Amino acid sequence: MADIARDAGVSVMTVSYSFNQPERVSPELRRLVRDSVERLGYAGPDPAARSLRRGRSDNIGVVVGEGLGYAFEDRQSTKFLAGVAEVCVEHRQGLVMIPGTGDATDVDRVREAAVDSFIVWTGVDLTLLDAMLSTGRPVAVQGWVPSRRAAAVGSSDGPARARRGSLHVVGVDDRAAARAIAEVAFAGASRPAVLGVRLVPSDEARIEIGPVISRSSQNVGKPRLQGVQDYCRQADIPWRQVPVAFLDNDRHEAALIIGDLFDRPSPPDAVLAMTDELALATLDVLAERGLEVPADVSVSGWDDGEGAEAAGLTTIRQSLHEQGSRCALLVLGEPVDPAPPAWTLVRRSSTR
Amino acid sequence: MADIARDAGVSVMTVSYSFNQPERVSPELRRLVRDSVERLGYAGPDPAARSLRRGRSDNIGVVVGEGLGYAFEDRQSTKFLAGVAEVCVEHRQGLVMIPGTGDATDVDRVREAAVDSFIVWTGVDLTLLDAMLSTGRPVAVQGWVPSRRAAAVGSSDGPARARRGSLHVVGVDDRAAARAIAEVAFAGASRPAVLGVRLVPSDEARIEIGPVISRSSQNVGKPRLQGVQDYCRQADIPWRQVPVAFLDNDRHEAALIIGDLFDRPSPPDAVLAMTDELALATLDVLAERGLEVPADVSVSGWDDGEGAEAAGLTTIRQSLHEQGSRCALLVLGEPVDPAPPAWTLVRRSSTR
DNA sequence: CTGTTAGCGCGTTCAG
DNA sequence: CTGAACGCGCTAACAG
Repeated sequence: MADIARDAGVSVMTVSYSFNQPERVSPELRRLVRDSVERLGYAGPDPAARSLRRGRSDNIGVVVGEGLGYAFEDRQSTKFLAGVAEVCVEHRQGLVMIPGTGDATDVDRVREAAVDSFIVWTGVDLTLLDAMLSTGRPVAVQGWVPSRRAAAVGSSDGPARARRGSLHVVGVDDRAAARAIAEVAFAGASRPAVLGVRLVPSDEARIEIGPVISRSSQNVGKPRLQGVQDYCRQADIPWRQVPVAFLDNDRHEAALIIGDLFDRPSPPDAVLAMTDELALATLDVLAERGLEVPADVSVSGWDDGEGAEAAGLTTIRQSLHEQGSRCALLVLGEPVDPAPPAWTLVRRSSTR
Repeated sequence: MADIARDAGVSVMTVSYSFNQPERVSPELRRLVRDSVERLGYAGPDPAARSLRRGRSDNIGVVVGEGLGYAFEDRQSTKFLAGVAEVCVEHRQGLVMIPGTGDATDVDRVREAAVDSFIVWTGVDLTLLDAMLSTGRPVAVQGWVPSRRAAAVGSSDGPARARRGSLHVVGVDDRAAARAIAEVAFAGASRPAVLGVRLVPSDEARIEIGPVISRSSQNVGKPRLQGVQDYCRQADIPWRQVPVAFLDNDRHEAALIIGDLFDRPSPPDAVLAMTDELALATLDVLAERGLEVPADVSVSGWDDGEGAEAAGLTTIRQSLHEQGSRCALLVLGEPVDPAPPAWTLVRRSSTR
């Protein structure tokens, strides 16, 4: 830029102004500057220097927990990202993808990202969240937060863990939604069952009967399980007898365990799955055994993702697009609709 | 960082080294530094200052021509991005999404992006490409380049347009692929037709008979049309009688024009579509009219995208994931397989 | 409307 | 192995 200034015979600031506040510079000088810029092939203010000086980068970082490949392949994920992207474009913000691989290098990537704020899409642990907050930048998390401890913003356990960034959590009221779908899925059922996703990779897929929810490591699942429990209590279904399976969210893998569930002495006559994938796995198992849906067994899913409509699945729909936009607005400090994001119970033919 | 140094009683450089080359600092000092870092809640070297000093940002920018929403919703696009992302993670590079909205602000966004290189996914015009190259950073374009002029790297039309970045183009041999699929799609046909995508929005969707390819504005389509023409020549099909329609890539919109095509005196008995979407539109039209595929009319698509398999569409498949990775490797200066990306002819039931 | 001054936070250099 | 000086390229704040 100094070169331009010299070449055009003006001060450096005049050049800077011609880029950033052209109206402050007289037309003649502006032309002079533009000519020099063209002649010397100057590509405009260096973004790094500008960020350093301005103290901001006009970039929003999106931390994706399960690897970038997943982020781009998964339907839910791309909807969320599209929502974020929309706001980014409107507010002239760049969008920086920050992959979470699950190992210790994640913290480095977060620290090294030249962004003004973070949006967390999925699967982030407490360490990583700490790393983000400790940069003093705003953070918005979709869905849920690893533990109650982290949710207590401002509370610090010693100066070492001073969290200076603001933390926003964006997500639907899972508990209420679970209560609502349980009401539909379990209507008229006498032997309901629940299918959850296991999150801790070291765990074995397993079936528990009437688990104590507070001890569950299922962060996403917890409020949902509570919602189901709420309904059971209200409908006089003894929770202690409800089998809950924690499975991999994979249609084929899950089908095996679900088969076990139906091999038990009193097979379920209603299955509430925490994901569409698990619900579809259930439908596979039932079709194979010649059981009618919903006559013999009613089934519900969650997400209203791909294939849910075709399978006639009763499910919960939430606008991830909206939540993406909301996260972006929050970290930008823009006002957002104070009401929590909406969910809808989509009733189809898989329930009575 | 100066604060840390003061607090720890060491020089600033000792702190810097503890972050970047810990082995250069004695263990005791390293501990001292770490303690101060913890105590003061220092979040590590500022990324902007680091980029400025180092002269690189360790970020790859991906320019997405059709808006970010599209980038995340479109299947092809997400595969490509996943390929880019894979390499980014391996090489500790950040991934910055740069949306192209089609207006003049695109150039600004490109100039303002703190990235070391650009990857262009789709729909970029010459101006934008110029903007990228003029930053002196490497650029990799998927598919094709707006014009021959731009492809001539290093050639400059005056200092004003000095292009200093290297330009890589990654794409399959469209012409060869087109020749191959024409052979299958047009086998035994006497009245073949071609469906292309119109790219210039101002154009009307239209049907031309045996168009002069060199005059076509269809950059993507050109090599493909040439490939079809190659086959026609070889199979003694008079190109001058082949109808070529340029349509919007939209199943419903396109169906109308395709209907027109079949209303002509001599309706096609083979349709080669440049996208699966257009092929599916053709199938819709044929189903409506009670025509058998492939008995009455054979149909081929392009991309092997969503729905192609279900529809039994003969089509061309290319690994966009691979091409994404390849683009990333190219801009990073890593060696790549010198053979051009592979394509496959997928034969299904829509052709004879 | 334009020029001057004074750093932004870091890493490279070179001398201890 | 450590420290001191310098400047990366730009812009906020002020003066003229």
